[in-house]
Amino acid sequence: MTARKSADLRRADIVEAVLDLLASVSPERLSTSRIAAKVGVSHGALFRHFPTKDDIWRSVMEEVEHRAQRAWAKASEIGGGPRDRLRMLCLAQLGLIEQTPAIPALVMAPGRHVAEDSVRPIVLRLMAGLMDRMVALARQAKAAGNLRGDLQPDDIAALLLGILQGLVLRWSLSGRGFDLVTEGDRLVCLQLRLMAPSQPQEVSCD
Amino acid sequence: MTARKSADLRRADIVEAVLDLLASVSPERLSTSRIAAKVGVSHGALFRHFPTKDDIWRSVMEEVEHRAQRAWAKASEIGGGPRDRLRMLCLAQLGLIEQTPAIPALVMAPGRHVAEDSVRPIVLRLMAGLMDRMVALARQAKAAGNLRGDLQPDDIAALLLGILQGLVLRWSLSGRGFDLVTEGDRLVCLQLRLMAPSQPQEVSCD
DNA sequence: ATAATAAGCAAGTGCTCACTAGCTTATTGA
DNA sequence: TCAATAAGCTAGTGAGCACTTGCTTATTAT
Repeated sequence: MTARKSADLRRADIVEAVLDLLASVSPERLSTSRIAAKVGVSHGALFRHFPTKDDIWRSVMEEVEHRAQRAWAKASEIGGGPRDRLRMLCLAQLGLIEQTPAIPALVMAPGRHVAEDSVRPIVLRLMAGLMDRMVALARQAKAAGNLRGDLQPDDIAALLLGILQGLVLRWSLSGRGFDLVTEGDRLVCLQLRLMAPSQPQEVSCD
Repeated sequence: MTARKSADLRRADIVEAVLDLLASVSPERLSTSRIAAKVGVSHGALFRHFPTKDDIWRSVMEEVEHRAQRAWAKASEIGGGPRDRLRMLCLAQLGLIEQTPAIPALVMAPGRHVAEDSVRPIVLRLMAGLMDRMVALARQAKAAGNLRGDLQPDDIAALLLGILQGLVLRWSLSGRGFDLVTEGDRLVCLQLRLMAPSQPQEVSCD
């Protein structure tokens, strides 16, 4: 018999529990009973706070979106040239995922999922948001002469984003068997070096 | 009442039906009833051919593995320098996925899935196999002077594989809204050009 | 031709799922 | 202090799940 909490606190608890559980259970196999057990509340009590499971998914995705916005904003505050800010944005994204491993599970949950209509649009919005930030930084970096002139900003972003996504996929499949940020920094710096203008210039990646 | 078939043919039908269905239903939500309906056979009849659903997953993964080996082998027969063979391997992988869109769903199915123990090891083996082929080609390309000398073969492969995986993820999320091979070829060629030795040399990507 | 076998069917079994109904009890504001 | 309200509980409901049972019928080998 847990201590009673206000509905707001309980809702936050539930969202937190879902994010925790998604580190080890796939979204499609995460049942409301397991969520209730994790929160420490009866199964029925869950539905006093969220009318349907879909509403839980919606709140979870809102929380994920907030965390992402926070991580990206923090990375952009660090300052430095656009090239460094691009690197920091990549690292911020990997750091976010390392701290919230539910994210890849939510993003990759494929096909027609019950919650598909709640989760998918926010996933797309998130990815588009990250892409936009990367394209903007790529454009600035190119203008500043930090990146080769023959590269389109969206291609720069597509290559970097792909490298991040591929790395996260391998990290998830490997059971998170390596340090995501460390390995990511290595690859991102390598890629930024490849995209540097042809006259070799020092790279601040170490 | 479908015409009777031999067990071997029926098993092949079932595997085929699963691959078809996985283009639109996630692996965790694909029920044996839906498979039976797609095959055109009663639900119970399925279990005459496969003792458990896990056995279906195993056969499906074997089929996927055969298709991948075939696609990769075919790409390596084309010939050309190691650099071109690396490009062709990437395109073969994308072509395979375009023809069998079940593959990303199977690879990305996260977390503890019922069939996890049947599917996961083969997914890992497949990815490791592709990685090995890419690393070997990268090593050859580097030795032939087609790629920068300061790049490690595994890093070359990791970058390229990441670009492929990121692209496939975006393709899946977008509802397969663009041509995977066309866009992939563009990005792969771009990346190969970035990894070319510093003295600019012609690239056979068009 | 016919017995043996192989492929199929309808109708279940017990389980888990998301969600509900109806009651109980802790907190709170007048 | 004590009703009103908000948060909780137990015990369901029907639907869908993987899988089984017992019977039927098509194919095939003698």
